[in-house]
Amino acid sequence: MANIQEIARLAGVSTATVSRVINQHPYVSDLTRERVLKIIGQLDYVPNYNATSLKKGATRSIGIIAVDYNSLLMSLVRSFHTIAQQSGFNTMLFMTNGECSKELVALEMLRSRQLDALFCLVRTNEWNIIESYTRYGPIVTWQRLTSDSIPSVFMDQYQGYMLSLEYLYSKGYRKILNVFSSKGLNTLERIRAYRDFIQMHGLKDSGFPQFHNKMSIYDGEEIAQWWIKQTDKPEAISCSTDEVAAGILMELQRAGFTVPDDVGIMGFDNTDIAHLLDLTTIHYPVDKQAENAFAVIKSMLDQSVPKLHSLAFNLIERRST
Amino acid sequence: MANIQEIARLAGVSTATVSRVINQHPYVSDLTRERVLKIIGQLDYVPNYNATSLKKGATRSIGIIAVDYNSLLMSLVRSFHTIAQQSGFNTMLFMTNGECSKELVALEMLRSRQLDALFCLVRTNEWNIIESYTRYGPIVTWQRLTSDSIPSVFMDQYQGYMLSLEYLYSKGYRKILNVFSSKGLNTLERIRAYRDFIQMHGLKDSGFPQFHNKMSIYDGEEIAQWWIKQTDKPEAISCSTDEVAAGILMELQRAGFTVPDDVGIMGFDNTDIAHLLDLTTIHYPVDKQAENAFAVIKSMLDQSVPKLHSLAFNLIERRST
DNA sequence: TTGTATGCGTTATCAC
DNA sequence: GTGATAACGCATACAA
Repeated sequence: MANIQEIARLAGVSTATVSRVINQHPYVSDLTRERVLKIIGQLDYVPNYNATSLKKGATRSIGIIAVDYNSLLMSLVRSFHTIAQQSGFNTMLFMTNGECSKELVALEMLRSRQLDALFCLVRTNEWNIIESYTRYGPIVTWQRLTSDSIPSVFMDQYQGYMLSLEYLYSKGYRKILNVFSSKGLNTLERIRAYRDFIQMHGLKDSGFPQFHNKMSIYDGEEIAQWWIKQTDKPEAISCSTDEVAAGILMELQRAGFTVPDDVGIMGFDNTDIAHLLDLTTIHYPVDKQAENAFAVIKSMLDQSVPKLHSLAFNLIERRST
Repeated sequence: MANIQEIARLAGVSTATVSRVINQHPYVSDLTRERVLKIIGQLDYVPNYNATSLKKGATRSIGIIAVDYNSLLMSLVRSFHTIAQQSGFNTMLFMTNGECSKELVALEMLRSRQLDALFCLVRTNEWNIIESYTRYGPIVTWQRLTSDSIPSVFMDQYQGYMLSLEYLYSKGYRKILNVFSSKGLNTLERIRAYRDFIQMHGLKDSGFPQFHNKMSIYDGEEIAQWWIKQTDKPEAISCSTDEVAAGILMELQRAGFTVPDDVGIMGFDNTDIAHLLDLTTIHYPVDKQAENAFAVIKSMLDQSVPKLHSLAFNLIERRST
């Protein structure tokens, strides 16, 4: 494979000049530039990126960490990739599948300078582990987290969940079942929203069990089975994700129930499946969150001040409520 | 950041010895090894991977190219990642979203030695473009392709589609509508399977229009609308993907029709959504395909002979037929 | 506007 | 067993 020296030799210039041409430096005469570019073209030469990275001390690539995929996360990934690309950064996606070791692969790549930064959508390892890697480069998360070494671009789920609950209330639902996802600060905020909600409207607590750690279609199916067995049934179910809502809806329909006549169902995230099944849900601007994440990383990389979007939730009314 | 020289200095040895320790070479006395490892630990030292890659002329990382995500592709990605990791290779995922430029990012990374090889699940650029990059490293695809520079781990869709059609026939369906996906060799094989199928059973061609390039939920919804309008309706619909089948099913149910009483629907791929909606579908071993892909790449990288799995289709009967 | 020389952090080939 | 030292391919400070 051709290298910069060969180009220099063939073009009858020094490697420094070739390098200048490649990096679009000023102060190269048009004539020599032409000549160098011609040889580069002829030899199909590309700079060895490993050498460049070594020399520059940066790779201009950013890792994105997720546990698994779903349409919401993929929108985030897509937006982040696009905005990063515009600033000349590549992204690489790490799907940890919930395995700590897979997440550590990404973390270690940051440590060994293969990555300049990390955007951690959903973590697997404990925060203190991840935090210990911030000394090797910027790490920004999408999850709710209060840390001074790991900035977060989360959106306050309290507001979003309250929006959902208030809407259900306005439609006349009173006995509401909450389905929460993984135990994190987001969930705590949603719980707080529910507490405030029943207090504000002078409702008494439903006495329904707490569903936690439910986020998949399969979880939804289980919850539907629970619902079917109850004598004192919830009038509406406010779900952690559209997937859970989808699972509930389909399982209930299979069992002969009708939505929203028998029970109202609210999704969350406004993903494709919510559209497919006509689920009322909560939309929020993940694209802006992705852009904010990149802005924060960029600013940490070149110690500037980030310019951020402000963010808001939105209710999408469909036919499940 | 600490480098190998600093470690050498502090341990009172040469960089060569440190390198030997790091790379687990034999012929290092236990005593010096201890001493070096201790300093490495103290300074939290990691080799700069860019330097290693530069020196070795390889990065031990492989790119995976996909257009978008769905559960089928993600199973492939997951399996490939896992098997690659076991051999000490990292993977990076490129979601092209159908944009040629995004795919070129991956291709160019191969060219500039950031990647040792590529696993192209679904291409975006023309094959001849992709083919021109094979001189920079192994490229293996999951799509059906006959090329001597790009090996493929596809499965013969003729068999799979025939399995679907024969099953429908056995259930008594005769007037079958085909929904095909993007115009590729896979689709051609499915078309061929259908031709052979009607001929084998002495059926006459349905005269239904050809649906091509249909692969999403939304496409399915459109097809459902078409179905509703027909007077001479297909008795069954054999779909290109589970997503299409899902779109059709839900749209028909919204319009008051019943599946499988009014029409039978077959999915393809056996993804999560097929489970969710109880779709009869065709399963096939993507995990084995991923392992084959890696085996081929590995063998091209160290010019050995790959050991491959043999592969077969499987029908999953559910309630949509 | 161009060239020389040096260093980025490793690995590997010698020699000892 | 261990240590010099020469690459790997590029970018840049300094000279000219």
